[in-house]
Amino acid sequence: MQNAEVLKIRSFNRFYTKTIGLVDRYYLNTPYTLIQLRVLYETRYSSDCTARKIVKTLQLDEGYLSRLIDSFVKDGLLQKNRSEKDGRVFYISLTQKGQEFVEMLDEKANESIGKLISHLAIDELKAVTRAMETITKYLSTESYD
Amino acid sequence: MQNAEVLKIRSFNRFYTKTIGLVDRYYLNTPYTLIQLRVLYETRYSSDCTARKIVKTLQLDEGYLSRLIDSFVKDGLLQKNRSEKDGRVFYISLTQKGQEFVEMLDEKANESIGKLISHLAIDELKAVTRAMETITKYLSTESYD
DNA sequence: GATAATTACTTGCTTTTGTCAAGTAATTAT
DNA sequence: ATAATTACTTGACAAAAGCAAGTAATTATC
Repeated sequence: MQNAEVLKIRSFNRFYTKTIGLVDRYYLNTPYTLIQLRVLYETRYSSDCTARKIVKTLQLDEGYLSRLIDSFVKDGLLQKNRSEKDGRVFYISLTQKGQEFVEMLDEKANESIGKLISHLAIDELKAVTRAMETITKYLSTESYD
Repeated sequence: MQNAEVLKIRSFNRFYTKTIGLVDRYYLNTPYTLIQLRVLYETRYSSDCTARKIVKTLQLDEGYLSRLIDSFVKDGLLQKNRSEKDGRVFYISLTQKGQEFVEMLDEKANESIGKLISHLAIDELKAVTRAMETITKYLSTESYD
């Protein structure tokens, strides 16, 4: 299975993770780790986010997550609301401050990507996004694990 | 700087890191972390690999690396050879066992990519690698930091 | 409708991972 | 010869992550 195409793809993987790594490192200039930020992002769009859900999607230890959430609560970025229907469950959501923080990160990420493509002409940029669409189309696995 | 193209690229980043993450997690089914494996890979092609070099390229703490290397030596995957010209320097290289381990990993990574593209027709595969070439060409930064 | 099993989350304890700074030995500069 | 630098090591420590027991609420079972 070691043909030239496989090697090309692996080479691209190395290139791209390195390139994105630069972007990440840049905008990750926060007091939080990548995992901590992912926890925040998980709460972003789902209004009914719970620890259980995050544990499943992010595959974290639940004890560890429990403490992560508490520290975000302490920092004023997250809030916990006990469910009225099920007293075991806490709904986790961003506070106003948390919202603003996430938006700021988002802005930084956009800027970072903007920088990466700033030297490109319009048609070159279009070629890049078209190439990305091609890759997405053909490499989409739709539920792998 | 928040135009549609930037958002498309960020969407692709999420997709691709997730896709590659699957691959990585799969073939990383080893007792080692990603960083530890990178240390091994660093020694792979350069016969004159030293701790200093790895510290620079991988940006690790030198004390940490020193211990990582020692644990690999203990596991029989790496060996240290004191330089005859400069007694401070140790050349680090893969043992026979280390070679075999790295080759095994490589094989697994190839298989994993092979699986990912197994459902593609030849011209689809070509389209993917062409798309990757396009992205590489336009997003190459050549020393960013 | 009391008891057992399960679920959601928490807490204590431990290991792993990573950092900082001081320490040693070899080399180079003055 | 002495000082400064370099390559690596070691000890002490902090942060991140994992394991397992524990609590409270809910659901299942007889």
